[in-house]
Parts: sequence; structure tokens; C-alpha cells
Amino acid sequence: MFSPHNPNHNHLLAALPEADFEPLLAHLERVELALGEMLYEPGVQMRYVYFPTTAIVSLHYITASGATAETAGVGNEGVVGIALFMGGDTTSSSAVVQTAGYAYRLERHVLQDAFNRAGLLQRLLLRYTQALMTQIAQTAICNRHHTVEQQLCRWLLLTLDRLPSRELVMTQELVANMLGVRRESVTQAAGNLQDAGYIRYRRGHIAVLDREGLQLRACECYEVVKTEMSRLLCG
Amino acid sequence: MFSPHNPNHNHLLAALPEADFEPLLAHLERVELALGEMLYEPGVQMRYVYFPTTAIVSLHYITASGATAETAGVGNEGVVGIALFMGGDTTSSSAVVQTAGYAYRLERHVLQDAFNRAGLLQRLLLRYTQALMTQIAQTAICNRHHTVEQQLCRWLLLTLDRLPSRELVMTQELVANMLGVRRESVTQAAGNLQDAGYIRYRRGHIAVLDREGLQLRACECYEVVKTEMSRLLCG
DNA sequence: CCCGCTGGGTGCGCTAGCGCACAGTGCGCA
DNA sequence: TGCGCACTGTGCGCTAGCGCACCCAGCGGG
Repeated sequence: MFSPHNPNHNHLLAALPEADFEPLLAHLERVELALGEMLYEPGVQMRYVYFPTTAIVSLHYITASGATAETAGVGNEGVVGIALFMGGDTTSSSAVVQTAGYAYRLERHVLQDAFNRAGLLQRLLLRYTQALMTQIAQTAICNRHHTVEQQLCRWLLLTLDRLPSRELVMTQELVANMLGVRRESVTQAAGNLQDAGYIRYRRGHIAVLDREGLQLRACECYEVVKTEMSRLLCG
Repeated sequence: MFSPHNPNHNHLLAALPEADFEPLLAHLERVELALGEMLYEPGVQMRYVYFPTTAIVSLHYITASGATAETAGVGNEGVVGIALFMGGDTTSSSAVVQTAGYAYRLERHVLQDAFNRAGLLQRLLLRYTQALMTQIAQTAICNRHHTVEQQLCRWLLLTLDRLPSRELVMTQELVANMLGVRRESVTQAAGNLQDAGYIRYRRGHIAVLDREGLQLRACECYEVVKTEMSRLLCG
């Protein structure tokens, strides 16, 4: 049922009717993405767009003083490399692999040509872009107003939705980098969640035991993003 | 030189060649936007896109607990109502007039038709959208890592760039709502900037005396947004 | 099997920013 | 011209989260 070796496992690609998908098929190249790999960096011309199937990619920013934070994540629901069809070609953020796995990629010209055919693919990509904007905006809000624990819950839920399993391979250090907080703060928050029986972790593995529990502790941001995502892409 | 009664004062409209602009002209309707007016609210079908000339509009979010924060601002460099051409028709945020002034608006179908003609207008709008994403992402980062004073500087500079004058009409309370912080924190930060001689304010008016000074105190976020803006729209 | 290293736990002092409460004050309007 | 109110100034206690320092422990390689 669950083969990463099929482009259809990416929701965007799967949503394309045969007529739109067929021309792309020959150009889709499966790649394995390793943890920490950088798919693109600020200001550098991108060569490919990536449609993750099992990998998760983090859109990331590093401040002048070296602090990091994720602005959004991309999994099998989306695509990495928006700037290629939006016309900017580069962005000021970078894209880093947060969960190792597979993705299918397209050479930029292939994508741009397909985009410019103004068919369903274009419509899908633009709608996805809007969903991504919602996610970024909600991150901004969440950073402003919610506690680390709430943000951790939101982040776990969003990540979980992109994975086939209930377990994510991820150190607290990495999570802290994503959220842009201290590792210790994550330890603290994660400890609370574990005490409550919602999650369990051991050295780089976080297992979610009680999804509903996490939702209870999360802020509304998760729901907002999720709802908007499904409205825009499944509606 | 400076007439708000001319659509060309909006940079996006001004960038259109005659051939693309002409068909829109008859449909462009000038409207006066009052402070606090809500151009659209979450989940409600938008009717118009707005091209501000002298007005500034704030893209805004209100949390479940009533806290507010701006995710981005739109002035004469941009357009309000992205969702209409991105395909979502609505967003989860609202758009509120932050500085009273003028804008030109287009009925949604007119815009959508023009967008679908896939000409320069489409290219411009998509590039602007990418610039807007950069702005939102930078807001997220700034909310995470920078002090209120830095954020105030960033915000003042961005707002100033959208105004013809050096003075903005704006209470500290309103600024606080934009930044998503307490009014007192703004008072504090603004006090520092005034002591340093960078700004002067009196009851709802903030005059910027020393732009360079503000840039010194601001975080890099202003520069990042500004650079990306001009790369994408003027380049 | 055990050694070492990476990942996690904890404590402590510090600061930014919050919430609240209340006191001035300039500006517009009568 | 002065009254009132919307803005602004300030103080105080509180908390979340930071930075640092150090310790413990599970896991994987030799």
C-alpha cells in the first residue's frame, strides 16, 4: 500500500489527471534525501523542484546572529521550490531535509513549461502556495503569542500528518532548531507531554501515543493550518 | 507630482505596459479607505482586489484568545487580495486599513480574467506574492528572535517606505496591535528611539528624524525584506 | 562487552516582556 | 478658554524563556 517508489504518493502529483501527469512522468526523477541535506540556500539559483513522498523538508532561516527557525515544513502534501514558478528563482530562506526519505524532482524548465501551460497543475501549485503562506503566517503568530509547549504540539502534529508512522526520528536538539528555541526548553515541554502520556521518546525517537491529547495542548494554529490546507487542496 | 488620484502611483499598476494596463483602466475604481476599515475578513469571499496608492493595509490575524498581530503590510508597492488569483478566494487572516488613504480596486472577475491571460500582469502578481511571502516569513523570524525595539524599527522603516511623508499618523496603541506586543512596550521602545533623536512623536503622530539611526537599531529583517522586494519587483 | 559519545535531564541566575494600576498631559471641541 | 478624553508615562511584581554549566545514560562501534 505504501510505496515511496511511486510519485503518486505525493498529493499534488496524485491530484493531477492523467493528461497533465503523463507529460511529466518521464522527467520525474526519484531521489533519496538525507537528513540535513540542503536542497537550496538563500540567493542561489534553484535547479529542481522537489515533490516529497516520504521525506520532510523544512523551510528555514538563519539570522545574522546564527539563530535558526523554521517558517514552514513541506512533506508529501506539497512541493519545495515555489520560487521557480513564482518567478523569483531564489528565496532568502533555505530548504533543509528534516526527515530523511524520498522525493521526486523535476528540472526547473520542465516545471516552468508545465506551469505556463496554465492547466490544472498551475491551479494546484498556486493553491498550494496559498496554503504555504497560511502556514508561514500562522508560524509568525504562533511565535508571537504561544508557549513553547503549544508550539511543540503544533509542530509534532504537523510533522506527524506527513509521516506514515506514529514515530518520528528526531533529536530534541533538532526540534529546538526548528522551533527556534533552546534545546532545554524542548526537553522541558517534551517532558510534560511524556508525563501526560501523550508521547514517549528515547534518544532521537519520538513516538506519539495520544494524538487527541496533543491537540488539546496545542494552540489553535494547528487546526487553522490543517483546515486551510484541506480547504485549498482537497476542496 | 504626488497625486493619489492616479492609479500609476501604485507600483504594480505603474509597471504594466500600456497594452496590459489599458483593458483594466475602465474597471479601476478609486476608493477612499478609512482607518480601521476591514477590507476582508477570514473565510469571507472577497469581492475586490485593492491596489493602494496612499493607503496602507495590514494583513492581520486575531488569535482565539483575542491577541492580534500583523503578518505583513501592503502599501503602494503591492496589492491586497492575493487569494483571488491564487485560487483560494478567502484567507484565514483579515485585511485592515492601517493608514487612511486611497486605493484603486478591481472587481474580482476582472482581475481573474486579466490574470488568466497569462501576460505580464500575471508575472508581476506572482512575483509580488513571493515578495509578500518573504515579508511574512521574516515577520515570523523577527517575532521569534528580535527585541521589541528592533521590531519597532523594522516596522517604522517599512511603513515609512510606503508613505510620501516622514510622518506617520499612528498611536502607540495601534503600533502595539500591529507588532502584537503591549502598548507599554512600545512606549518604552519609542522612548528610547526618541531619546536617541531618531524619532519624535506627539499624540498619535510619529515623525522620523533620522532614518539611518533607525536602520542601525533595526535587526537585519528590514534589509532582507527590502532587498528581496526590489529584486523581485524592480529587477 | 565495555568505552565513548551523543542525546537528554537539571539547576541557577538573569532578562525581556507581560499584566495591571494609576498618574500625567496635550489636543480638540464646546 | 477650559473641559474631558484619548494618549502617553511609569512603577511593580511576575513568568517564560534564555544562557551556561554540568551530570547522567542509552546505544553503537570496536
